[in-house]
Amino acid sequence: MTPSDLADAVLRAVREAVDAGELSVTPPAAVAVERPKQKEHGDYATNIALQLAKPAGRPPRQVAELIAARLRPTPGIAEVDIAGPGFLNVRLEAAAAGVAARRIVEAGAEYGRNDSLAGQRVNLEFVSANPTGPLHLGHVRWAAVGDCLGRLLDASGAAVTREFYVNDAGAQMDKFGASIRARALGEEPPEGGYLGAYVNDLAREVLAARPDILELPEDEQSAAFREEGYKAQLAEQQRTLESFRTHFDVWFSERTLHAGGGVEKAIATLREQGHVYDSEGAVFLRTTDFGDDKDRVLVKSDGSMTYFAADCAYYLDKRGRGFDRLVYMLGADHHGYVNRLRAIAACAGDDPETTVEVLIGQFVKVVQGGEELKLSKRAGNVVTLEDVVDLAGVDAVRYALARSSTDSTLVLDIDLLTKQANDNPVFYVQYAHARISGVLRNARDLGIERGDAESFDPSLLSHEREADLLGALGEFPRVVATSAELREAHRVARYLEALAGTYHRFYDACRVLPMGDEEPTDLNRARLWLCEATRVVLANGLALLGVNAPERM
RNA sequence: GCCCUCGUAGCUCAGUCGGAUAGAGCGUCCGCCUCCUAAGUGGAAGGCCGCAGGUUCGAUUCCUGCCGGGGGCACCA
Repeated sequence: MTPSDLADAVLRAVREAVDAGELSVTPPAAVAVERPKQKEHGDYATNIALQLAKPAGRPPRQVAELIAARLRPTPGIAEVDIAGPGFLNVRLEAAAAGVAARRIVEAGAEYGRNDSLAGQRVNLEFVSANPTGPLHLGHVRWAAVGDCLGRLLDASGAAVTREFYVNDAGAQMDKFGASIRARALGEEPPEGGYLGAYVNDLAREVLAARPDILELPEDEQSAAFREEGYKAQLAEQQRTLESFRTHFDVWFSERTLHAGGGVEKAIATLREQGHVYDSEGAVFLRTTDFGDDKDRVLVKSDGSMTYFAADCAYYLDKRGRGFDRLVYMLGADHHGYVNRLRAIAACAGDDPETTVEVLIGQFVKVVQGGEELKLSKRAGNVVTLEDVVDLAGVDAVRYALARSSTDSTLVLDIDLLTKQANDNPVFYVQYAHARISGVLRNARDLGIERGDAESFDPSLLSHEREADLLGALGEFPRVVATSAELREAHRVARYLEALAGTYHRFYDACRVLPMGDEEPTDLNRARLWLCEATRVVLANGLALLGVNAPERM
C-alpha cells in the first residue's frame, strides 16, 4: 500500500460516511496523508477529520471516529487510532508495506516519475550570461539548480525545454570587441570596457587565429575582434556547462530577434493590443497598466532599440513556439525585472499568472581562507565556475548548490568543500549508495540471488528499521512531485540525506547477508529486495540532481 | 522613500497547503567494529523559531508594524 493508495482509501471512507448520511459535508478533492514525526503516531497520519469538523459542524474526534470505522476494514491496514485533537493514525500490515520494495525494484529508473505536471509545456530559461567572458559564481547557482529543476519537471511529466538566452546584440558586445582590440594593441581597454585577464588571452588567441586582423581598416577591427571573441566565449560557456552536466536544448541568440525586423514586428503586435504610445521622440510600453513602477522605453529617441524591446520580442517568440509557461530564473539583482516581465505578458494579452513565472535566486557568497571572494567579471578578479569545480569537483559543487533553497543566500566555503570530504553531505548520500552496492556485490559473489518476485515474502520485513526504510522509500514520488511543483530542487537533496540516514540505521540493525557458512534464508533474500529498492531510489534521486551514484568509494 | 528576500542550535542550513514533543550535518562530550564499506551508528549537551501585535481551537508557518543582513528601483546592458 502506497501513500497515495492510503489517501484514496481515506477519501473513500469519507465519501462512504457522507453517502450514508453520517457526515453532511462536500467530500474534499484529495486527502493529505503524511509520515508522522513521532513513531507512536503510526506509519501514516491524516488531519482530514480536523479539516472536516468545522464544515460538518461536529467535534473533530467524532468525525474522526466515523471515518476510522469505515477505514479499518481496508485490506493492508492493521490499525487506525484517533489521537490528539482528532488525527487519524494508521498502521499498515508488514506485508502491505513490504510490497513497496518489489514495486520499486520493478520500476527501476522509472520509480519517482509521476504525471503531476502532465500536459504542461514549459520553457526554462536560466544562466543566460553575456557571451563576453567566462561563467562565474554569479551564474553557478542557477546552472546547477536550473538544470535540476529541468530534470524534476521532466520527471513529473512536463514537456520541458531548457533555454539559454545569448545577449549577443547591443553596445555591450561592442565594448567587448573594443576591449579585445585594445589588448591586442597593448593598450588599456576603453572606459567601461572589460578588464579581466581573460581579455588578454582572447586577444592573443584572436591574433594567433587571424594574424591579418590588424590589417583591416581601423573601423572594422573592433567588430572583427568582437565576433572572434564572441565565438570563443560562447563555445567556452557551452563547454563549461556541459562539463558541469548542465545541458541546454536551445541556445537562443538575441540577434535572431533583431534579424528581419523581428523586434519591430513585436512592437507592432503590442501596439495592436493598445499598450504602446509615443512620447518625446521615444516609444513606450505602458507597463504601468499592469503593476510596473513606470512605463518602459522600447525605442529610444535616437531610434535604437532597448534591451527591453528585445525582451518583449523574445517573450512573443517563446509563446509563438507553443510554450504555455515561461519560467525565468534570475539572480536577486534582477528582481526588478519581475513586474516588467509580467507586464509584457499582460500587454501581449496573456494572463501573467499562468504564462510567466519568475524565480529569484539569492546570491552565493564564496569564502576561502576566511575571506569572501569578489565576483566581478569586469574587475578582472574572476572566480569562475571552473575554478570551483577544479577545486571541489562537479558532484560536490552541484550538490552544495542544490541542497539549499534559492531563497537563502548561500555561503560556499571552498576550504570546507575541498578539505574534508566527509564534511559535505553529498558524500553521506553517495556513501549509502556505495555501501548498498557493496552488499549487493557481495551477495552476487556468494551466489545469493534475491529470487523472483513471486518468492519474495514482504511480510518478513517486519523489523522497525525495515518499516522505517520502506516508509521513506514510499515518499519518493511525492517528494519529486512536490519539488517540481514548488520548483524547489533542494527538497530532493534533503530527502536523500534523510533516506541515507534511514538506510544506515537499517544496516546497523539488520544483517542483510548470511553470517559465515549459514544458508541464505528468505529473510536474507527479502532484505536484498529492500537493499536494491533503496539503491534504486538513491540513484534516481541523485540523477535528478545530476550527481553521480558511485558503486564504490 | 518604495519593492524583493532572508533572520530557526556554537557554525552551515531544512521545516508546501497553519497541526501532535521544532529537525539534520558539522563542531563539543560519552559509547559501539573477531562477521555485509566506521565516509557508519547509539546517547548527551545545545532553541524566547529576530521583536511586538493580529487572525485561529491551534502560528516557526498566514496578516500588519518594527529591528537587522543581502539585493533592487535607468531612453544601463
